[in-house]
Amino acid sequence: VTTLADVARAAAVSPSTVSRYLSGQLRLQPATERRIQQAVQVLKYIPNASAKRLAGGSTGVLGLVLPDMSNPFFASFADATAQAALGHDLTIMLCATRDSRENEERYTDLLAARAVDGLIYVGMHARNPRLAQAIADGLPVVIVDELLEEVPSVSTISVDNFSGAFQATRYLTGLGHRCVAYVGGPAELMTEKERRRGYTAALGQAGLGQQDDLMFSGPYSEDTGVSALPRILTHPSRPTAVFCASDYTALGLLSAVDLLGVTVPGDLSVVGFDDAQVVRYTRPKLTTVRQPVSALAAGAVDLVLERVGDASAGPRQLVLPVELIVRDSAAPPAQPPVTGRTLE
Amino acid sequence: VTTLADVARAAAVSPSTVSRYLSGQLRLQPATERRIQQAVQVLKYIPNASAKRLAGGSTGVLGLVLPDMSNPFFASFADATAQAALGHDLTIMLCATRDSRENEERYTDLLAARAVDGLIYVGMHARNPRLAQAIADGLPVVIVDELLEEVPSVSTISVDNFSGAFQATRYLTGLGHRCVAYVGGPAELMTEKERRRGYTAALGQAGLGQQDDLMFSGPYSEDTGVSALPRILTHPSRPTAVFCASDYTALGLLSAVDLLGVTVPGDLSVVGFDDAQVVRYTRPKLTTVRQPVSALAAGAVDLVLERVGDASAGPRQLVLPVELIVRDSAAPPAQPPVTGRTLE
DNA sequence: GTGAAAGCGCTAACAA
DNA sequence: TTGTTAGCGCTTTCAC
Repeated sequence: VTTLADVARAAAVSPSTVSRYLSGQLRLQPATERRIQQAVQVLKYIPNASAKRLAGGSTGVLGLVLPDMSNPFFASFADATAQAALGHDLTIMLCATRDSRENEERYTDLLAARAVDGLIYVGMHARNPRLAQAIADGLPVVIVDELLEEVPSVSTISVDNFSGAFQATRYLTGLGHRCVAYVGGPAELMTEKERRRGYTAALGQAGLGQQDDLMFSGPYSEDTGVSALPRILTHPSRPTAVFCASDYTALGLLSAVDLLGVTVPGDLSVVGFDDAQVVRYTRPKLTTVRQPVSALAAGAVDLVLERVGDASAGPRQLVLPVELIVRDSAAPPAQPPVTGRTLE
Repeated sequence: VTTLADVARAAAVSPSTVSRYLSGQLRLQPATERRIQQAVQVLKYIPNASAKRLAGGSTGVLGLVLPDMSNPFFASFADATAQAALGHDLTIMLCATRDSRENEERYTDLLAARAVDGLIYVGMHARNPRLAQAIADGLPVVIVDELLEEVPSVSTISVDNFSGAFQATRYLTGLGHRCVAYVGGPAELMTEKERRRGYTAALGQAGLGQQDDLMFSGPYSEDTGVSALPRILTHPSRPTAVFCASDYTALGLLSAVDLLGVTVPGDLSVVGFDDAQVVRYTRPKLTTVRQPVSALAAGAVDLVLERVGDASAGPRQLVLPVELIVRDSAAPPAQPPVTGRTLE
């Protein structure tokens, strides 16, 4: 294995010259330059990353902590993050916790060991004491789609969940729906809170009251949608539409409609949230709120780097706009609404 | 930031004692032990990963190279790999190439810099010269779902693609289908070759000839399925079933059937390959060949580690069995087949 | 059982 | 411009 010293020897210069030349902070005489290039070529020199890290202080690695890669939203976020990071010559260390306390701790240990230059936390509450410690020690962290009240001085980036939910719900009320159900996510997540707030606000603006027993929640998974459907359909208010705070719950819900003998959007309109790749191929194609995943990931990477570069940089909070993508899963209600029916 | 030396000083022992104690290769007197533990606690000592790597030689990181995380199969493979790696106290460095030559090279550079202990290559041809160099230099590599003729001495692991395709196709012919179309993947991939071979073999066993113009190919993506469908339906042989070598093409195909006025499985039976999470929620639920993703990932990790531990260990080839999962997308053909019809 | 000392391969003052 | 010299924090012979 070739080292810097070998190259230096072969090129008859000092190691530091090679080091600085290779890192581009040195312009030297053509002759010397050629000799070094030759040596690198011939000896097939590849700088040792570990040594670089120890000496240089930075690792060139960003940690990406997320609950679960089998959720396509996180998967595409991870993809986008890796892509954005590569643009800065950084790589991603994947930390999928699967919501297991043990996994989380193992990863936190590894991460706290200065194995990464910064951390991107997504889709989960970072109520980790060791993480808090690491942050206090100066580890740059950015939280995606969550607000951390407990941990100050952390940058955050998220989409405008409130607005997205508002747009989706208003779209449904605008279509003439007077009773719109809601299927959300885990109560502790900020995304859930904001989306629910947006839903409620849109209902209020349309002069419709919310009904607590028309609002369901569970993990952002297909099963949540599957199990919510029968309860929606048998509800006395007879909702004609449902806003799902995740494409995956919408997908689950859609998969169950046949069994219950209803058609979408004929009997029930459905709007999702995320614009996952797959919902372009469901039947009917899902109307949904698009999250700008690439921008979210790129923004997250930029925010960490901002603090990697300048430890004294203050934390920032970014909110990205979302967009309603109209497809085929929502339509006006079949029968004209009867006044007062939602209150019957 | 606390270092080993700080701990040693606080515990009034030498750095080497602390080092060996912490790495578990030393049993020392209760009193000393307590002092060290105290010091670690109080000083919040966390060993520096970079230093460990430089001195110890191993990085604790496995590189995972795949084309694209937005393909759910790769995503869940990545998830499973991270999980398996964590079990060995290893983390995963994510390298999503997006089939871009440039990305691949960037990653290869990073990887060749001994930034990882080993490499898991999945879903793509590793025809990378620098990679070949790294392998020659002793970097342990395992290829998932591909056979590398060019690169010897590399371990491989894959599912039994031939058998899976064979089972799927035989299931269809067993149902009474006399004309079964095939929608496959990129011709250069081993998975495609093997699945096509399995399909052909099953057709042969059923006494049915293959028809080249009934075999389609393209990326393992939804669009491939979407565009194959009309060509299948208008084919003179009037296929009553189709085997898709990927769930995603099957999904695309399924999404297009309404437009073309056919029903599944009434008019057309469909079988996929992968058993992606999402196909449990399509309508109809997809009958498909299940890939044992967790076992595949765990096996891949084990294979790399085998060679990390013992550089002289010979390469191994593992093949995992697959299983046909019968759901609702395939049924006997509507009309009894007419003899000779497939040749008309 | 414990310690001293020599690196691992690189970067970055500081000189020259 | 280029070279010299210390380390970065840890592991690991090798003595004691």
